[in-house]
Amino acid sequence: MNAAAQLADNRRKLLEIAAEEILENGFQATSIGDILTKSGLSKGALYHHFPSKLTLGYAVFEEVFVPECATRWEPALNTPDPITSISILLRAQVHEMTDEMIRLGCPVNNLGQEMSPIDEGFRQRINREINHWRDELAAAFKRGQATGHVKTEIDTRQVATFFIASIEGAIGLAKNAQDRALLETCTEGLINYLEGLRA
Amino acid sequence: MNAAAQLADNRRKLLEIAAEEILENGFQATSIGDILTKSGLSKGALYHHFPSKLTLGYAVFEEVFVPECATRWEPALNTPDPITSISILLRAQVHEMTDEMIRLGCPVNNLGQEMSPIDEGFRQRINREINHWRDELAAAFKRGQATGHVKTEIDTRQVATFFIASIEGAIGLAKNAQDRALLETCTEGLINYLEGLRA
DNA sequence: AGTATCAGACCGACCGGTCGGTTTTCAAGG
DNA sequence: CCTTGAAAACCGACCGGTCGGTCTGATACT
Repeated sequence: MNAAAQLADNRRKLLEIAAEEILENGFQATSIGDILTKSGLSKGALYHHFPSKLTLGYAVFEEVFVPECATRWEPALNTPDPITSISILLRAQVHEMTDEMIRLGCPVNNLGQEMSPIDEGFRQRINREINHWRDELAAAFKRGQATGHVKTEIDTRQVATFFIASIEGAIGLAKNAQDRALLETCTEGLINYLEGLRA
Repeated sequence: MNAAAQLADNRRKLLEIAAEEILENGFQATSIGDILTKSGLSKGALYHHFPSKLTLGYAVFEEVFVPECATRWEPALNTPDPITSISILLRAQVHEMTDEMIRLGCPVNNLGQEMSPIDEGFRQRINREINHWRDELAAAFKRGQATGHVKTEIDTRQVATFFIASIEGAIGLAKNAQDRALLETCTEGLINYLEGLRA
């Protein structure tokens, strides 16, 4: 491996291990020392790539958590019948979630709940991302209205907002209980709600 | 003030200030030193009342957070027409929430999201409390079925679960965005959902 | 030779928790 | 009513350990 590739590789390794630690312990309780031990890299290497723990956290959010979520939801958004495709994806996602994922919850929401009240940098990044989800979802419902699959009288943005809140709430509940059944129950409730929006 | 009252008073003061700090910073990031400074009491006093930070945290949950929530939701549960009374209470609660409360979110859910994956003692306490809410809500819907206000074909426990998930999710979203409108939007979505359950 | 990329010893601040000592309380004995 | 003594309540200096971050070299590539 050439030098440039090795460099990028070390940066990536730090990001991914930091992501694991942050997901497991939260940002504040994540220790730089633990990241170094797990990665086998040195403090010098880390502080060469990232000027502070906070900027490392921002990078983890933008370069690990956000892309993860994006690839997960993309397939359901650009379809003529969003209610059907979202319901299918929802059931599939819940089915594919590992016990570990249920125990740890949604990375983006976890970070938001922990850091939003105490760090404006995190808050803005997370808020921007969630607004992005809202926009994409609302656009999907609007498309469904255009194709005649979704009731025209609904406020698509309100539905999108409620949808995200319900999902994040459901993941949080399942995380507390460490119980997949809770997630399935909430998913069915949410799908019931969506079916009520069908034209 | 007599001695016994002073004693109970100091304990209560520690609990309440600890509750504030935990709500603001999370449990792990809350410093014993800050609690002592704010309360004006000494480390000796604190460790006389609570053997460790962890047991202090448990006490805050059980003696501050849980009763707070209980008194907030009680009025809507023992009524013949739960959909109406819950909707009214929901709108009232959202209206009465201060900006501070929106910024900080739900104490019980915050603690659960932070501590459930890493401390079994917290997890069990929080899970027990949420199950209690579920039971009470489900019973309220069941009562509504008996009085003919709620569709008989719905699964009351599923509805109760979905309801809690949606509310907690909505509070979380509003906390991230620091935006009361988000909470209002989700509340209306939830009320729409509830109205769909009317007999 | 010069520069990017580390390696890790080191730093002060802060953490939760301990412990020896002091004050307060209160019941019992005179 | 007073004295006394032990227990309860409290104080805060102190402890070992961990934290995020800095800095001085060493190494390897260009």
